[in-house]
Amino acid sequence: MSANHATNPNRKQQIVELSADLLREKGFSGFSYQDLAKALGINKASVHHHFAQKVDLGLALCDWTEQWLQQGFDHFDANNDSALERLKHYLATAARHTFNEHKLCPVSALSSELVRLPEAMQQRLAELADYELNWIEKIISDAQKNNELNTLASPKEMAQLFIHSCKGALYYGRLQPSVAAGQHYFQHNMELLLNQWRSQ
Amino acid sequence: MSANHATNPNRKQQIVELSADLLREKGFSGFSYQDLAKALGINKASVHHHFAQKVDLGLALCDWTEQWLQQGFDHFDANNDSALERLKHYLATAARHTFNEHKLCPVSALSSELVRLPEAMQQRLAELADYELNWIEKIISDAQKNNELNTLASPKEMAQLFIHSCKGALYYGRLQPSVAAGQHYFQHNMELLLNQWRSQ
DNA sequence: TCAAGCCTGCCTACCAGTAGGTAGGCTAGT
DNA sequence: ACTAGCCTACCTACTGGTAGGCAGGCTTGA
Repeated sequence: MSANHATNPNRKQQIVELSADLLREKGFSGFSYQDLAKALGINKASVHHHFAQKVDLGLALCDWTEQWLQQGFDHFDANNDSALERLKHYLATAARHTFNEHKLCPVSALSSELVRLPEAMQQRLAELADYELNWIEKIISDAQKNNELNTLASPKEMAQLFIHSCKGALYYGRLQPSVAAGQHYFQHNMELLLNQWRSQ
Repeated sequence: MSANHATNPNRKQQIVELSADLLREKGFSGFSYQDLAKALGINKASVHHHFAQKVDLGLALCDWTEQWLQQGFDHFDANNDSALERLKHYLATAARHTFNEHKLCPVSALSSELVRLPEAMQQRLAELADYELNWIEKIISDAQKNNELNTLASPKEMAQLFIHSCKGALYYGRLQPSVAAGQHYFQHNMELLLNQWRSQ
């Protein structure tokens, strides 16, 4: 077996996972097949063998993102925490992801270059955003039922406000002069929002 | 004077303004010197003559953005509207800009590709974000003084929440299946936020 | 008044590097 | 024998950027 012909049956998955990292670090147009090939020690054409066009890889990344979200949500739902605690877990994870791992949420990363994305990906992205929103909505609905949050607005409305604030705070937190400042900025802002929504 | 040597003393400004359009449509890495040259009917090297490196153009775009914000704010402040009305003017302009003209706010456009931006631009961008935030803060402070908004949080805190929600709602509005749906999504969400803040 | 020198705007022609993508062939395991 | 994985070698288009030159207006000094 010659060294440069070692096969790898998991290559496809490997490519997707590496792409997912790069997507969250630099955006979809921020990495190339060359980058992938170099990092994996294979040829650019070999990447094309697995994903003929970049849009194919992009759609695979959408699938990956859906699974990634699902796993995250399942994890938050697993412990029998209160709804509010689950929401806070979500926020803590987002903060860690952003400020410690220096990654964007894949949904945000794709949204930010929406107009430059192939049509098929735009479609999938809207579904992903909806998927995330629905989970938040469900949590907020639970929180209202348990009297953890007030009912000044519907769960759907509050979920939208929540996610806008969250993603916005992450963006603006990244602009802060230091990681610590960004983290504090984010935490403070989200606490503020939740405090306004707490049942008194 | 030969036809292909017609000079244009306003070229530099022209380049900046065209770039500003392209920035808001496709992001900073979404347009090239070639694009600019083609649109202006000049040579790529001529663009380099005015802005030797792209970072120079980028910094000029930051300056442009500051002026653009300033002019907008001055305009909102000019009429003697109430603070709340000025805030709503801001929102209406943002909505028009996003959903009718299909443009991003330049601050958002740059923020979304923060990590890929030259250091100098990141610095300037943080200043721009702060500049925008400060205007909102001032308006909210006025609104509180006039008893148009409640005082559950400080003007700065509310300004941050406001801008996160606004930019977030614009991003998610863009994902809606139609322009009209996006517009409605945005309006509905921002009304909701302001209603929660209204003095009763 | 007229010429020299300079500046601005613009040009052609080029560079190295990278983008996404393709054709065709080798190899190892089933 | 077939296929999955990977290769070399190539393509076109485009990226930001550079070298060097030309036209014409402005300024300055003889």
